[in-house]
Amino acid sequence: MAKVTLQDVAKAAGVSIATASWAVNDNRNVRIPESTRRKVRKAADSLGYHHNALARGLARGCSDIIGFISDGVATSPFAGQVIQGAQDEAWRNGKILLVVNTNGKKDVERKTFAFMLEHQVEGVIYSKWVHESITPPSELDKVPAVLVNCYDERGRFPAVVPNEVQGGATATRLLLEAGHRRIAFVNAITPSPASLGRLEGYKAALAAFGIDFDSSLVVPANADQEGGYGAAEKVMATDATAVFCHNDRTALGLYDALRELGKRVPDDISVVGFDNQEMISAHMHPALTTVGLPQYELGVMGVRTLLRQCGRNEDDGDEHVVTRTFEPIFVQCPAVSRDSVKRL
Amino acid sequence: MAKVTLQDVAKAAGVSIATASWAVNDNRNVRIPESTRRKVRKAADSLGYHHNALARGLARGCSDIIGFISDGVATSPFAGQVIQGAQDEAWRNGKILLVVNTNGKKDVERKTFAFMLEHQVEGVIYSKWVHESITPPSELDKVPAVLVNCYDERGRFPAVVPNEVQGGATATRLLLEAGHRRIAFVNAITPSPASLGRLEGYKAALAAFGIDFDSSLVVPANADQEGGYGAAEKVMATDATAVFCHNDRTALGLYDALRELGKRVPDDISVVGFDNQEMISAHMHPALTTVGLPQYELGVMGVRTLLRQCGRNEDDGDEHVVTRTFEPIFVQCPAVSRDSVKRL
DNA sequence: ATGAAAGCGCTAACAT
DNA sequence: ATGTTAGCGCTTTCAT
Repeated sequence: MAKVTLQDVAKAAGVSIATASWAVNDNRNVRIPESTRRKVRKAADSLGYHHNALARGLARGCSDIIGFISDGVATSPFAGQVIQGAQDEAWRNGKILLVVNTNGKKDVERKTFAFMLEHQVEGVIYSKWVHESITPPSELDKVPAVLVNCYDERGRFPAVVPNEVQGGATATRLLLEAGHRRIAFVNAITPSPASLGRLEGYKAALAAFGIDFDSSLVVPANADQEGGYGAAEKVMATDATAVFCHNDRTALGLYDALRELGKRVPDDISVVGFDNQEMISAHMHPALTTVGLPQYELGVMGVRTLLRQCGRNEDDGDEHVVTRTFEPIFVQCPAVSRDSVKRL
Repeated sequence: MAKVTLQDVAKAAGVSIATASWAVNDNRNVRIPESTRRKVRKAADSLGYHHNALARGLARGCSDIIGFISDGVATSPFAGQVIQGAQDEAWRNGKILLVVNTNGKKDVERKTFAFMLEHQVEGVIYSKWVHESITPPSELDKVPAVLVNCYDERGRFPAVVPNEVQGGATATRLLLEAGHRRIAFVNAITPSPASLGRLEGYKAALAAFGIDFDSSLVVPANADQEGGYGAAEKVMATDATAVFCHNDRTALGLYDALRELGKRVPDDISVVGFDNQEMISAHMHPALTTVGLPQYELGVMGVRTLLRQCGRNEDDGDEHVVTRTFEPIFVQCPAVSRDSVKRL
């Protein structure tokens, strides 16, 4: 059961090690007869040969490894999906993903970069748990990199983020199209790409339906269950027939308070959330209509963009003088219709 | 900005490459004066030297990489924590975790093993999303391996699993110690280590308090929200003053039904859950008292066990004739007290 | 079409 | 205490 090397395979197949290498790698640059190719393959199989990625990487100067750094996304429900998307896309390209979760700790992050550089990653994806503007760590300059669910205001790196504006518009339109005209918006109280973007989308959707924006319909709240709970009264104090909540957790809290106020969803008031945290939204009574975050797609686009990045880096030998700036790539947020919206 | 190698460092420091290697690695086997050591370090730092893990791995015959295969755990809330634990523990030992999520697909799993073997992983952790008995894939024989949150009935691999029995007992005792004596148990309808173990723990805790087991208090239900919802009536038909639910989701459903029946938690009836899915339990009204799954610990113990495994494998050169069988390692499930239990 | 041989960057005997 | 050198397993010119 000892290690079987290319050497062994070559010997067994009665060819030179070089030929064996070509055959095993199905190298199209070299024309070797199908017969030889098969002979080698067979030998490899019967010996139970496995490539040694370390040796190959060393010889070729690249590792097939893509680093994925997250600041905690791995432990959030949000997490898994973007990693999954990234992993799948990496896989499709013969790469493997090295995921590390720093929990937002800078020292861990630094060590992570070191580790990844040592392992000769071909590039790294730097992702944040909450969509926000960041100043990228300096280590990012040493290797092809792309930002996911966060962006650099100076545009020094490609970034892939959810399209909050479109998402906010989609959520609002879900209500508009059901016939609602007075739509409250329980928005997060703290400014962020999410709260700003969704508000912008809300306004845009309203405008598209020829409805004037009424700031009294926007009730600020903490973006969690308690915030939603607390916002219920203010919402009911308006004449809104529907509410767009900044996120599902807010909606969940709102549900609770609404119930206590003797109001029923969606009969008395329609609700739509945002995020599509399945764990929550799919199991509420009634199930919550919401807008999803394109997590999986974020991951996919992340590595796709990275790979493109790596490719071009090889072309222009001009080292790291790539001073161009990047526009963020916006990924659509899909509508998820369930039972919390009443058609008027 | 070109690649700087040990060679460069050695030259810059005016020593041989071997000396440089020793200095950089802080090799204790060789006594080299602190002065030389520092000299080399300085050279390395100023040149921006990074180890090349590929080369090192190739030369040393080991990669510092531990594979972590999960069948979907990465996208579940459960997931992150065990991976996090595994990652942290790996890190502490200078190893890095290569996580792959197969989503339970056998073909992906096979490719994953191939990939990991190619990358010369020192061992692999094979984990399941739900605690269950499995027949380990044959590839596991080719490398040191440990099972996490699942086990091989034949005991061919070390396994790390949650202690369901103790967990069930802990949950029950939470109620017992609050003074409850008639305790219903909404258990999962399908047999599994969880349902069987928790039931056993339930009985044991009762017995320890001198209470006879009454099978009419056990109401079977699907282990989800709907199951809990449906079980409410049956529970209220008993004279139980408290319910132990198979998991938090069941408890959540129960809450809903209870509310509709006009019953209040915990005043009319106390509830404890299981799993401590924070997303759910911490945000219920009232917050749910429950028993946690030791996910993080599972991860930690997983790699710790694996590392021990690797160690011994090096000692006995006896290849893979390790026919000993392993007892599962049971990890405690901690009580998480919140507000759903009333003291009688 | 295939073989010989020079590395890739590092480690670890073995010398000195 | 430190330098020499032979690999680790593979890729890839360059010959043949």
